[in-house]
Amino acid sequence: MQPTDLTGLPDGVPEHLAEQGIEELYPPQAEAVEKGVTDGESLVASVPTASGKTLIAELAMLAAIERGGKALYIVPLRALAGEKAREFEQFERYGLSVGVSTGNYQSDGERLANNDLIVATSEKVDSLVRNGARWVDDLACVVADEVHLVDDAHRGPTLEVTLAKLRARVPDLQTVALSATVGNADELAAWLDAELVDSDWRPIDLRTGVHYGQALHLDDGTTRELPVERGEAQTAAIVRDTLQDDGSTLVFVNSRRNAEGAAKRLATVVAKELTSGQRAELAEVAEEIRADSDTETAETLASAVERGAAFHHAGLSRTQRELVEEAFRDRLVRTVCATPTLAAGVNTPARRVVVRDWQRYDGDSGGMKPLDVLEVHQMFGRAGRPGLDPYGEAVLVTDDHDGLEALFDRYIYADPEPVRSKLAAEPALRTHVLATVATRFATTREELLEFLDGTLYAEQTDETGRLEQVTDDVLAYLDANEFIERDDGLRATETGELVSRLYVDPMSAAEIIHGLREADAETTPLGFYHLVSRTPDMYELYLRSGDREKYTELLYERETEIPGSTPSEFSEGEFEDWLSALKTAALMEDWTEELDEDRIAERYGVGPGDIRGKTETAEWLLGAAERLAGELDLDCTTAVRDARKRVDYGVREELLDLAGVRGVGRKRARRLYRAGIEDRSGLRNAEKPVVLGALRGRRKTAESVLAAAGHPDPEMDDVAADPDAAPDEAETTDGGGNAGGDGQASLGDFE
DNA sequence: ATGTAGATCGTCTAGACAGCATGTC
DNA sequence: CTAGACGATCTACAT
Repeated sequence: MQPTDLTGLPDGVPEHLAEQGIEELYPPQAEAVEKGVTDGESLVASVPTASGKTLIAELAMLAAIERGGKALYIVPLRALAGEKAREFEQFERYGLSVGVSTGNYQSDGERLANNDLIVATSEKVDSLVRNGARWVDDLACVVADEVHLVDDAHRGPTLEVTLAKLRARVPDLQTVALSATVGNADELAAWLDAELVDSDWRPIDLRTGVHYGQALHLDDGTTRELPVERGEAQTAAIVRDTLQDDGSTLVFVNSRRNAEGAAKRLATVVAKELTSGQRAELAEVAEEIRADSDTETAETLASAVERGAAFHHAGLSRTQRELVEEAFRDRLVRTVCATPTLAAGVNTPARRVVVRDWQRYDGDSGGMKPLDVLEVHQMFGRAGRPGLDPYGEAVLVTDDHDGLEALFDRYIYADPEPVRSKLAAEPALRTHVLATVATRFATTREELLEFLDGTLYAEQTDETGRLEQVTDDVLAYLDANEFIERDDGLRATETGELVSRLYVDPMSAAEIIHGLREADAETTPLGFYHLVSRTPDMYELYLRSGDREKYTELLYERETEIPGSTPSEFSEGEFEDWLSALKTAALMEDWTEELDEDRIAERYGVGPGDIRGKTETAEWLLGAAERLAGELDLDCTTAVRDARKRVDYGVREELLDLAGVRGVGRKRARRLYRAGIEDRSGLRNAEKPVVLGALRGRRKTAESVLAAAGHPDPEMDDVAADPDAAPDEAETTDGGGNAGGDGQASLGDFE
């Protein structure tokens, strides 16, 4: 089948596709068309990565738009939302518009309601529905990318419930679910009343195997020599071998430390093969990495990159991750050692993939747990760049003979696990039951159960009554916390409705409300940071050895600043969680005391990416706390707002006003303040030489800052910097604050 | 006394969504 | 119910 055979698409699209070099549809794509994706037919496509899933989705969405409806594309990651939207924008010339909506990014220009094609994360879609987005009723087609993620215990239920809700709300909604190859694609299709395309077809050949001894044992039964030199790791030998064939290698490992360690060692292998031109280009990338952050993580990464290797994990900042991905795609960095961040994220294929570690620590099961077949296959799928490599090769590694056969059985010849719904767990149902009631989607227990009957869980379970039981437990919980009322039917209280719209876990909301009610004149920002940090929506910081004593001491020192009562030291788990939350709160306090990033990273043993992640979450939760405090008319509303703003800007109290000026962050605000400019109006009326001096003579910066502050004449030409206003760098290194510092600053700060 | 291979012990462990209103150095 | 890699420190023994 050729693109020009396609019907039902906007004018010009078939020709456009042909011009893009698509002569013939891939077999799974042709099958999808035959089964009716362009006629509004629902479809589950279970096919390997990089075998043309995106085009199937595009055909479905374009046809739906041509029929006069809207299309929604649901992605699992924010980073993918932008990437997909850029891809879809190629069709804007055929008269349709593309919009993006994620938690941190809302498409500008026309509101979402005016876009024909919307890309969003599953949580954002859920949130939009909760907040009453009208355009949902105009949908003709939803696409769920990576639908096998409904198996994920944490985020899977959201995708599952969102799909069920959209389908229940919009009659005859076309549902296109794209999945990796899984064990039970037929069940997914049955759930979504969809046709099924289940295929192993790949555009380029993928060879898989295991490296053992001096050879690569491949899945087709052949063996290829791949010698390991004395004192050399197997992975190093594989990287060296790939390099001789001018290819790149992606190495998956099970911890951040291993990723960094492996990158360091492999760098010596890659460095031997570099030309001086490549060295120079790599040095530039390394410089950008150092410029982005001066943490130890950044330095380790930069020095590996200089030698053509890199690591990739969630401790890296957004910029660092992108630099690594880009340098790898440009074949500058020839090997990347990564944790699973890279397997699920943006498109970064390599000639060879090595899955070095096939087990990972899992606290719940108390030891190392083998990775799922599906997960390993997803990593394998990163091997081979379509149109660039003749083939891809993905290998596991073992050093004992029994392991060779065991790995073949476990991962090479094995089928992926079936996808199982994780909906019937309290944490998942808490939030979705509340939302369903709050939006009046269900007004009785019966309607609620009827709705839940449309989920994958109901499709899969044999255990009658389980979902009903958990639902009743959840309803009782929500009732006890006054989020819903159960007189005649179900109804959300005003608080309950707000909680649903704020998108926080009801249990977090309950904890926050409880804490806010106990807040008094002694409560400090640290106390509010602790309150949101002990919520289930905050991912806990790991307590390392020595931390237990350290934070126990800190806790008793500052106990009165924290709202709520400290759990008994003898109730092991709870006390531990309390300390862990205190560690997070202390990090937040250091951040708001303007401690430098590298000091924070060192003190808490985290990377720049973690600091960002923590402050982002805290800011979000403090925002929710602020709204809840307002709703309940509590005295601490202003104090919470200040705490939130301080986390947002990363500044002490006296800089809040200045840091609110566009173009002024924590660093610039502090410099201006030191030069005697204390707030926005001070900036507006400031002497230009002083401002210029404080901003280290950066004319452009000074002009835009003055303009943002509302200065009548921001022009900086012919202004000389006032040397007295220039910051003394020696003083800027450390904000002087620490966990035991002057947290008393806002004591008694209530209205 | 000094050097060093090898045993022993202790430490530590993947990822990332959301409200709201606008922009870091 | 369950682990294992890595690095720091210690020990034993040769020189």
